[in-house]
Amino acid sequence: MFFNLQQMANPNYLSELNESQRAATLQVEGPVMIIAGAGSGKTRVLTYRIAHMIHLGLDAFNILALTFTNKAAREMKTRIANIVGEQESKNIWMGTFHSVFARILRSEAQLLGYPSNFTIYDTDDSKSLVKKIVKEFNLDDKVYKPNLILHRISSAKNNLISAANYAENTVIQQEDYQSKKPELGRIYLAYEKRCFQAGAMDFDDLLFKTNVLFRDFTEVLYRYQSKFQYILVDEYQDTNFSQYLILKKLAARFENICVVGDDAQSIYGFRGANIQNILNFKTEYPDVKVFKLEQNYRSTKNIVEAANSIINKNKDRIQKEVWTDNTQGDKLKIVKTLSDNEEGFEVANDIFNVKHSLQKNNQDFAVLYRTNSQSRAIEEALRKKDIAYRVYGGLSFYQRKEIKDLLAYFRLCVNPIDEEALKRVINLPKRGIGNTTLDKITLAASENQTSLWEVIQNPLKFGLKFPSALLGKLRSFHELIDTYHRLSPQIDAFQLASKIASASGVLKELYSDKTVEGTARYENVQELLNGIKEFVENDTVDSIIDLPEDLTIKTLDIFMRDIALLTDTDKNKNDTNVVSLMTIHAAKGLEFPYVYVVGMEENLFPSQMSINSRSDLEEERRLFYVAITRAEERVMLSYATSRYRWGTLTYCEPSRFLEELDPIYVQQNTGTHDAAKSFQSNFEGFSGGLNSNPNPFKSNLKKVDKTVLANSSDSDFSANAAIEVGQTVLHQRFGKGKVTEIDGNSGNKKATIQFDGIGKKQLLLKFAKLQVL
DNA sequence: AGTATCGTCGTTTTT
DNA sequence: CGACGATACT
Repeated sequence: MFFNLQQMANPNYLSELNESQRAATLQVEGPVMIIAGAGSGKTRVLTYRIAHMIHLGLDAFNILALTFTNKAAREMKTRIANIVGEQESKNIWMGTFHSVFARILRSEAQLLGYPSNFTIYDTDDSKSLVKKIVKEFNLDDKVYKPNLILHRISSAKNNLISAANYAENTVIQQEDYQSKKPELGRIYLAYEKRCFQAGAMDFDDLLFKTNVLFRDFTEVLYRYQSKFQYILVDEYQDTNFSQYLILKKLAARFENICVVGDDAQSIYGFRGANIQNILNFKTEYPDVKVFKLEQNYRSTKNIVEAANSIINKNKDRIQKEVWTDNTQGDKLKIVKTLSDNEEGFEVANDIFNVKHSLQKNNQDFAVLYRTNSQSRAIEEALRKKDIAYRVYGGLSFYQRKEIKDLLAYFRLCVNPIDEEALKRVINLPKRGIGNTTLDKITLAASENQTSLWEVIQNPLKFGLKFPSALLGKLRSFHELIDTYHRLSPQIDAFQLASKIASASGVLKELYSDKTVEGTARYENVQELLNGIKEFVENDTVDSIIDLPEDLTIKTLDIFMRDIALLTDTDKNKNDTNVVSLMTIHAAKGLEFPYVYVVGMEENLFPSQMSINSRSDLEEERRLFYVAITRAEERVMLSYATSRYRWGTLTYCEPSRFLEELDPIYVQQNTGTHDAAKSFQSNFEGFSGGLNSNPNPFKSNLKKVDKTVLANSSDSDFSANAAIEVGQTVLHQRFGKGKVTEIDGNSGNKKATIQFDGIGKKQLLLKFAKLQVL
């Protein structure tokens, strides 16, 4: 379009940036570090910077942009497409570290001895494999706990210590010996070998093997160095050593590397993220240009400054001063409750009140917590108030049993040597191939250094004397998988998936289960199949999965490539107007007008595991910083004095973080079951309650916040009681309207009003400021 | 081989 | 509390 060309010739987007944002955008060449405070327009800079590069005439094929989540990648891609057009933007390599390097590994897999359609083991697969190995080694699984072993292997991989290195390293041997786990090296070796034999990589392998690839095949490294002449990395503070080294190698030739991050928001240390990467970037590239984005466009002054008062308690940080031009806003409210259920009640109540008095949507609210298990009490309370919500994270769609079962079939058809997939489905639905049989097969496979699949193909060859009935069963299972395995390159993903679903008997079994859960499971499977259908039919422009350029038929193989890297958050859901419930980790990068942070208690937040080391505690504090800075308008922090944990009642102390907040930005409240109490009507709290509840913190209630008082002015309450259907009324925001309906009982009367030029609104008479005309 | 029941253990946070 | 594994029984 002509208009587009005009826009491209004269990019006006630069005028939408402030000075430091623009400077960072224009600095295209050389190493660049952008330290971006919370809400400072980081994504905007990244997007415009890439758009600008393309305007300058750089080839999109030479740009690599790495993000932290698939969602972030997708959003950025759309935004860039809006500026430079899709023709250009689609050629940019953009995605998470894991997805981008999985893609590269697939095309170079043969060099490492892997099939290009290798499976990606998720955490459950890895855990199950570790358990199996511990068992085979006859070790005590009380000592060799799968989670612990996995964590140990994971950190080894993230620090580029291979199984062989690990096993022969005397320092590590000492360490493991002292922690009474001398066999860890052997387990790691076995784990590594089994993954390889199953044609599988775990999450950490995707990065580890990329490093191996670049280390051992310099011509490959050279090729990708030449391709990715410009590299951009988002959320750099959350990268680990393995990722750091990949970047270092890739960027070595041109050194056009731009990292964006905020050391104050580094919250993935537990996963191996190394905050030193960002702290040391300057030393790494001495001629780096550093830009600081310090103006916050998201939150009120109270929120920004309260957050600053927290993060200033940390020692390890890059000096910067986040500030805002926004209004002062309301103080952060702290609410004390007696139990987790009451906490939920208070939160739901407050949401209800704000929603109706300020005419807000559900999607304006978020409830954030430290651990997923905390969502339950909140959910219950929201349900009682009839407030629509959605829990993010937790059990994702792809982690449900029925979905994993079917996916395991798909995995097996794509890659029959996938051991975890095979184990999962060989007796599902029941085929009379039980554990004893499987154990024998596993033993034979490991004795002969081959896959379970090989053994099943011809048990006799491996000396297994099974009764003929069993042989028949194995034979037909083998044939089932083999048929579809051979069919898989020829037909599209949906056709194949449907065939497998019915031929395997999975669909039938679920269909015959008429319980409520059974129907739900059946529907989930249908949803998965629909998703595959969509994948086949769509143009996949906005697909998360990058398709090979020379694609003629969308096979199941292609669909399965990145499925293990998808999380629930990446799935588009259509219920948009809902309150969001999620962990603080999951909330990173998001923003909401009203934010509730629940469970502000010692041993919960900060977590029990973190209070013994300064660096862990600092990470928790950064997490708290992230939580507060999600909010645009208001923050409510709550804690309970008792809560159920592991089914038993425990007593809790308020979190130290509450005390660390500078009291000028905070106001205390104790929870009561008073429906009128909310962000608006804080002032009720002043007259009541306080004396009876000794306050654990310095309170600063003398100053009365003007905004709060203004909002809670309720001079019109009595007038509203008289409102009737048919009357014409005036609302301060929506203007003139006609009352079409009234329902609810005296205290909670709700009026449906048709406003001129705005449409129908439902208002609670208790809160709406209406004037009868 | 499959199922029912009881005991165990654990909890951060996630690509 | 709830998931999972080991045990014992059909």
